[in-house]
Amino acid sequence: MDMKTVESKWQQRWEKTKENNFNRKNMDNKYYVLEMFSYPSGAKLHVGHWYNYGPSDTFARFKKMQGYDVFQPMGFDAFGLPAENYAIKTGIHPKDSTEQNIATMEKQLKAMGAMFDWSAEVKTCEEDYYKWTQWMFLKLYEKGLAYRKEAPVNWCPSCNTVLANEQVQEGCCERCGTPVVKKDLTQWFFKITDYAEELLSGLDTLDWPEKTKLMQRNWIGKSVGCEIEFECESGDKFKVFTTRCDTIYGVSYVVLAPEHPLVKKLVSDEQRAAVEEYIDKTAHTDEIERLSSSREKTGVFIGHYAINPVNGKKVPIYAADYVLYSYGTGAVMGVPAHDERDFAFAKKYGLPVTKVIENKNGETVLPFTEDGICVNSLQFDGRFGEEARTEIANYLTKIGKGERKVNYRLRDWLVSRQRYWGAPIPVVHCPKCGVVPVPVKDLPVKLPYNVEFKPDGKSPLAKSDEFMHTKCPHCGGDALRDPDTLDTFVCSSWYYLRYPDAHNAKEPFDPEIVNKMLPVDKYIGGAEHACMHLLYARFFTKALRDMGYLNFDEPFKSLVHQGVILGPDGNRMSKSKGNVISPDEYVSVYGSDVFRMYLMFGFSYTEGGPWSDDGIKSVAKFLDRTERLILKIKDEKGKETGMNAAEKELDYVRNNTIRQITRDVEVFSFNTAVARLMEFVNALYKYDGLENKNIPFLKACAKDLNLLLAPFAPHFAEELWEACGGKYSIFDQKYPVCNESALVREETEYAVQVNSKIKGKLMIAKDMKREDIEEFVLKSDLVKPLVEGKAVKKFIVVPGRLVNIIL
RNA sequence: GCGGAUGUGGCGAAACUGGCAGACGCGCCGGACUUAGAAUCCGGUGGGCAACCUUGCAGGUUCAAAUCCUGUCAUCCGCACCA
Repeated sequence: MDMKTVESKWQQRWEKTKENNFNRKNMDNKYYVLEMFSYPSGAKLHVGHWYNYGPSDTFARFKKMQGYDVFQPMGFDAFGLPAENYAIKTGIHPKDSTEQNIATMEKQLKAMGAMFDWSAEVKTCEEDYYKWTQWMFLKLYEKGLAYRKEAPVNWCPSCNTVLANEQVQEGCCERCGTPVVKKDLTQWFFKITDYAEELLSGLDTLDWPEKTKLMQRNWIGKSVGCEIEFECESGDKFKVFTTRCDTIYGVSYVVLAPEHPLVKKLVSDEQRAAVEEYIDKTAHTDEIERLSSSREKTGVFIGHYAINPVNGKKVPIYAADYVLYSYGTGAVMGVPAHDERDFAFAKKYGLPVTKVIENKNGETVLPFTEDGICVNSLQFDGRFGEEARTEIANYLTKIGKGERKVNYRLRDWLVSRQRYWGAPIPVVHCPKCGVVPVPVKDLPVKLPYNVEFKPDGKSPLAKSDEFMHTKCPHCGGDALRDPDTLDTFVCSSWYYLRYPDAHNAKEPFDPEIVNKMLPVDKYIGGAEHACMHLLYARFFTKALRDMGYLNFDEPFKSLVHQGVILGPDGNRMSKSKGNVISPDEYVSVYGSDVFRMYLMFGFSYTEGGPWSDDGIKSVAKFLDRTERLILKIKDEKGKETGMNAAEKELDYVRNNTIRQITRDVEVFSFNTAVARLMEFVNALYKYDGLENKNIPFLKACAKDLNLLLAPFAPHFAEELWEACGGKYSIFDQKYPVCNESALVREETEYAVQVNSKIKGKLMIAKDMKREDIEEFVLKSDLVKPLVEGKAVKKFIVVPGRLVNIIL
C-alpha cells in the first residue's frame, strides 16, 4: 500500500466530512480524551510528542468505535521562557518564532492522522485566550486568592535579572554559571495553601498512578502537631511548632530562624555583632546549600533566654539557619535527645542532652526518634507515643500555652515573572488608590509587540512607556501598569476548560457546557508535571467551583503517564549527545500508521525505553501481511459449511483476540494488544491454508480483523475497509464485541504435576467432576507409571489449569 | 539521608487473583520458491549430552513463588534540615 497517498487521501476526507469534530448535541454521551498540549519551543515534533499522542489517539479511536462521542482537542502552550531565550539569542521576536513553530507543528500533527478536533484549537498566547487567563487572575483576586507580598526570588548578579526556578541549575544561573542569590521583591501569589487539605484528600478519589499521588501527598506535606508558646525573659512571646510535644520536657534550647523578627529585637549587646554577621551570612548563602541536610549545622547564641512553659526551665535562644522562617512559626524547640538535627547542633555547641523518651523494646540509643515511653516528664511519666502527645497537648491548652495545629509544606504559588513572553498581570498601580484591578470590560491588557526584551535587571515591560502609562480605572488619574507577566503554568491551569467552548467571546467558558463535558475522562501526559501543572490545575478547578462556575471537584478523573523514549544509547535524547531520533525520517519511509504502531508494539507504554530500529520493520511486515490476507479473502468464493473443529478453533482465537484487545487498550497495554492482533492474523493464515473452508465465516473473521485494527492503523484500516466495500467511515462502525460462548471449549489442556514437578499435559472435558478428574488422571498413561505403588497424599485441582499429585 | 519504582533469553518484552516462565516480535539457524538476490512461505530457537537447572543475589512461607515475607546488591526517578 502506498501509505503517503493513502494517508493524505483519508486525512482530507476526514477533514472534509468533519469526522473528527465533536458534535455538541452528543454531550450526554461524551468521552473527553485529553493529551497535555504541546509547547512550541522547537519547530518539529519529536519522538516524545508521537509517543504521547499516537497511542493515546488509538485509545480515543477505540472509545469512539465503542460508541462514545469522543472529544479529543489539541492546542499550544505558547507562552514561556524558551521562546524568549531564543529571542535573546537570535533577535527573532518570540511572537514570530512561536507562530512559525505552531504553524509547522500543526501541519505535522495533522499529518500524524490523529483525530484531533481542530475546530476547538487553543493557543495560550493569543489575545482571545490570555484575555481569559487575566480574567482568572481577577477572579482569584476578587476572592482573596491572589495577593502581593515581598518574597525572595532567584537573582543572577551577572545577567542582572530574575530567574525562574527552572533556570537555576545547582544553584547557578543556567546561562552564565554565576551563583544565584536571593533578592527580595514584591510578587503576586496565588493562595493554593487554602486548598491544601482538599488537594490532599481529593487524591483518594482519583484514578491516577499511585506514584504521582504519593508525590503530591509529599509535596503538600501535611503534618499534625502542636504550637507551643514560649515566653522570653523580656516578656516577648513566640510560638514553636512541633510534631513531638511528648518531648517537651527534654527542651535544652530554642532556635529562631535568622529572619525571625525577634532575633534582632532580643539580641544582647555582647552578641549583637556576631548575630548580625550571622544573619548577613545566611542571606548570602543560596537556598540550595542552606537546605542541604548534609551540611554541618551552624548557629549563634543571641544572648537571651526563654522559659519552657511546662517546667519553667530557662533555656538559651539561638538563631540558626537550619530552621526555616517560611515553615510553621519559624521557630523550633531543641530536643537533642530525640531529634537528629537537634542532637548534632547540641553536640557542636555543647548544649545539654536530656533523655525524656525511653525505648519500649530495648536499649535507648540517643538520639532516639521513635515513639517511646515518657520519662523525666513529671505527671506524664509512663505515657506512650500518641497517648502522651494527646495528654500533653490537652494540658498545654488548659494552661493556655499551646494548641493542636496542622501544618503543610505546600507554599503559596508565586506567579509573577519578570519576563516579557507571558500574559500581563491585569492590575494598575495608582499613586492614590494603590493596587487597582483592571475592569473585566477592559481586558485583555494587551502584550505590546515592540519591547526591548534583552535582560538588564528590569521587567521588559517596565521599559515600554506605551504599555506602562495608563489611567487609574478607579480615580482616572495617571497610573502605572504592573510590569510583570504571569507564570505560564497559569495559562495551562485552565486550558482544558476552554476547549469545549473554545470560541466563546463573552466568557472563558459557558458553565453549562463545561459542566457537561468535564471532567476529562482520560488525561495523558508526562510524569514530570506531578507537582506543578497537575496540582495547579486541580487548584484552579476547586477555586472556580467555589466561585460557582463549576460543579465538579477534580479536572482529571483518570490519568496516565507515558514513559520516556530514550536515544539508542539509553540516554535521554539531546542534541549535545547526538542521539536524537527524528520521527520524520521513519514516517517518510514507513508511514505514520507503522510508526505509531511500532511505538505501541515495541515498548511498554508507561515504561518507555531506548529506541531501536529493529522492530519497526516487523510492524511494516505485519501490516503488509494483513493487507495481502484481507484482500485475498475478499475475493474468495464458497458456501457456508458449518462450524466444525477448525472453525471453532478460529472462532476461539477471534473472540479471544477481541476480549484481550478490549481489556488491553482500556489499560494502555498497547504492546500486548498488537501481539493479539498478530496472533489473530497468524490463525487466519493457518485456516486460510486449509483445503475445506467456510468462506462466509472466514470473511466475517476478516471483517472483524479490519475493524479491530482500525484504532491502531487508522489510515491503513480505512483504506482496506473501503477496498472491501465497507461503508464510510470505519470509525463509525461498532467495535467487535466478544462472543463469550465461543470461548467455552469442550476440553481444556491441564498441566499435570507430580510432587509439584511438571510431568506432562492432559486434555480434560470441561464438565468433568473433581472426583472423575482424579480417577481419570491417575489412570492415564502419563500418570499411572509415576504413581504406581505409591500412596497419593493429596490431589490438587486448579480448574482449567492444572492438577498436582502429592505422593 | 528519606520515599518510590525497576531488575525475566542474544535483544524489545509477556505472564489474570500464587497455578505450565519466556505470549508476540526482532535476531539467529535450517528448509521451500528463485539463475541469483530482495520479498514471501514453512520449521527450529533459554541453558545443559543427561538427570536436571533457570526470573539480580541469599534465605523463608506454600502442594505450588517472577508474583507473598525477610535481608542484600545494582540502576533509575522524586523529595531533600518542613521540626
